Amino acid sequence: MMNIDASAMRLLNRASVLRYIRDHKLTTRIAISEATGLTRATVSSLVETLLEEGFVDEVGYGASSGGRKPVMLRFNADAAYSIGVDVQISHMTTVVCNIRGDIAYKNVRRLLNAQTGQKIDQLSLLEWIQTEVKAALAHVPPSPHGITGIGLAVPGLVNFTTGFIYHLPNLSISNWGIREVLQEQFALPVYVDNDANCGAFAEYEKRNVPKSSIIYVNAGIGVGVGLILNGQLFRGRDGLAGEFGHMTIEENGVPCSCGNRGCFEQYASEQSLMRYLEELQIHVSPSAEISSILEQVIYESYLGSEKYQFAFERLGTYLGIGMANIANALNPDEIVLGGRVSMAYKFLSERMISTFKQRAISQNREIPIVMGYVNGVAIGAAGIAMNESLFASPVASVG
Amino acid sequence: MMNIDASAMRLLNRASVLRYIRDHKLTTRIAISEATGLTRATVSSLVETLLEEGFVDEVGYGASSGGRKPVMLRFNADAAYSIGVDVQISHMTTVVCNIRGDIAYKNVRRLLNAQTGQKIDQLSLLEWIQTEVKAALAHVPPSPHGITGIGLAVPGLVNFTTGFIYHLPNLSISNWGIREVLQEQFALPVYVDNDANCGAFAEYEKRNVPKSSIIYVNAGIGVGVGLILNGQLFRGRDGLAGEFGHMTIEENGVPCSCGNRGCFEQYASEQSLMRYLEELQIHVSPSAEISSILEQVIYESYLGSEKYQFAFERLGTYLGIGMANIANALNPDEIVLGGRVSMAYKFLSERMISTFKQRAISQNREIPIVMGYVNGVAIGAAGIAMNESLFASPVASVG
DNA sequence: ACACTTATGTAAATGTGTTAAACTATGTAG
DNA sequence: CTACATAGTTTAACACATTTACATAAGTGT
Repeated sequence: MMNIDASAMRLLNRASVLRYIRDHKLTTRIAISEATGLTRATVSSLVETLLEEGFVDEVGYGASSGGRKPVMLRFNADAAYSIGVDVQISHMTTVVCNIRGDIAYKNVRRLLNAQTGQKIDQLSLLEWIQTEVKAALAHVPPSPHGITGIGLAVPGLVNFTTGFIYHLPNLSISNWGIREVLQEQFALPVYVDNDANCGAFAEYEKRNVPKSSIIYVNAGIGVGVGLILNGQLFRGRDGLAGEFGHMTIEENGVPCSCGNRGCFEQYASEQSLMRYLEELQIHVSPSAEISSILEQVIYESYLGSEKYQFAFERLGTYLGIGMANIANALNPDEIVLGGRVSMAYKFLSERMISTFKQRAISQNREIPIVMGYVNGVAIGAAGIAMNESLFASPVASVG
Repeated sequence: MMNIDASAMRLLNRASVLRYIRDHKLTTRIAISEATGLTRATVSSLVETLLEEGFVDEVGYGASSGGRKPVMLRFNADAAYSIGVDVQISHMTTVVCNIRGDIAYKNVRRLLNAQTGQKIDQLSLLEWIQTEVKAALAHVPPSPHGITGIGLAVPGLVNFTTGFIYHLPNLSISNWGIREVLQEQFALPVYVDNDANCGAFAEYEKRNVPKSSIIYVNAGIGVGVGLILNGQLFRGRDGLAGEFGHMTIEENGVPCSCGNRGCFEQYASEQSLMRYLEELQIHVSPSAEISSILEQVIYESYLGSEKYQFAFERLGTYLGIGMANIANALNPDEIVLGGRVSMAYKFLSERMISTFKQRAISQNREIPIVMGYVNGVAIGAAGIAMNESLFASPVASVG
């Protein structure tokens, strides 16, 4: 509950103007004034500030409608960059993004030893993150504001405010204060968040519908969900919101590692795909590690193998059930399927959507279900860092 | 995306100060200044305004800690009143509340004909609402601001912004623009909202933890859920959020009127209690209408009848499953059980809470589950009207 | 008594958006 | 080509709110 003074007021109005320019390819001071309700004088003043800051460019004149030609204004998406790192079990993706989330540099590195199936340990992971960030920093294009921050997406439980990692189940890492280490080394603000949250943020930014609610279903080894509600990431009491993966969808169903039975995650994850394959008595090479079996099954499905496709249809059915539950619960504007499982979108989407329409209450049946952007999680991590550094409101609870 | 000018700024800071005073029994200008970050001069100025408006009183001097005695300030909860109407199938409750939600007047009227089981029709309902509101208006105590608005809680689908009722399934009412009628007749702002939302709002206001997240599970004939997320009612795309009642908890479970199978509502509502009684071969008088069977079973349970208690235990089990799902989904600060079913709290809470602890992921197991306040829905309806009329932010998205 | 501390009020300075008018650039009509 | 109308931009006076600095009030401790 912070107070507002004159400078906070100007920052808020400046943000209003900047948002408007960002959301319109080309615009004029007059248009901004009409849209925001600010007077033309104020808009001129704020635009001047933004021009000086480099966030906005004047790009020639527009067509006249019977008078002086307007000066066209354009958002300079390249005024600043941020780095996003998406750490997964099998690999990590590092990107450099501009303000709009366009990728200027990208690198993917494998973390899992494909032969031995050996996972990376905590120290080696830190070293790889440091190496990758260094490489990314070397590829940041010159810009007025340079690099504003580093966002780190991890598959597990994090306290976003403190940047402390509680637990990454699939990496066997717990209680890790990685933020301080990176922050000190790179002298940049570092933000650590759950991967599903990052994915959700990226989708929200791309769609760019103010105050909308977007659900990002990150289906991989497990299922995590990122929630954008009324245009804001909802993290819950302990930053734990979105654990829809442990929602019971079958009272006496398959036992789950969380102690419960019939969790969504046991029916709609990469792990559950393995179970379906077993149940269908489909043999998969036991030497290959989990993450590549999915890709193998996708490959087989592309070749037209019906029995593999059948496994994906089961997965799609359960994704549909879970998404219907989520839609009924939150009545969002859109649901996005992300994570490794979304690679099989082609083979599971039909069943997923038909089940969704069958299970959701009638008013929710038309909520669009789409596939997530490639590299969404890494882009979102960069976006969160950008957002916190550049657009974070001076006033708590002011969007 | 509205702009902020000087007067909006003052309103926001005024709201900050008022909230602080409201949330502390007795306080001083200095304490407000330190808590809000506003300078002492500004606080003095804002407090003066609030004194003039009657929202705050000076009540003598506090103890000195080595200097001038501070003037003690107290929130005047009786500076304004609002009316709340809770329309249920069987009865309606009308209350007059002060700003804090204390009841100054209350009246309950039966709507359902106990003999015939005949439900009330739309026109009669309107007439009753008008009669009840008139009676309430006559009982409003004198105050600086008088009556600020009327809140109407209904069991069904509403567009809060327009006040248009889409559908009240258990009253067989659809597409009803009741807001305009009442607004014109009483020349007061009228707000129409879903009953679960009103219940959630009342619980949030009573607990009064800023930015907290509270889930109100309204279990009656059906199950509706009201969501307070980060201190704000979350309504979703179409005002439909909170339909956890139609969350699948059993893939091939009991068919539901929504077209789905295994909906939560089919296992944790008053209706499902009837089914449990049947399954347990417990005979209940077929002439009595639904709403009184619940009360009858509660009565029998109080007498110590184990078989009736067993039915409640089943209900409790499923409430626990559903609440675990909700807790995992949203990681709230608290879960509240409201609605008619909560009358049986004594008989179902133990099983409900143990099931919850068993099903929720470990970090969510300690989330408190409590029983809702009596008359919570009506108080919440009044509270929403009060809030919209007095505290609604001049700037979109500012809490 | 005196110095110090705490609480509150007052007046000038500063910063912001608004309003209204002046200014600039451009197009259209005669 | 000139006069006029239109659209966009800038400037100056003004209103409002917060801050800063100082003054005042009223207690405590030595």
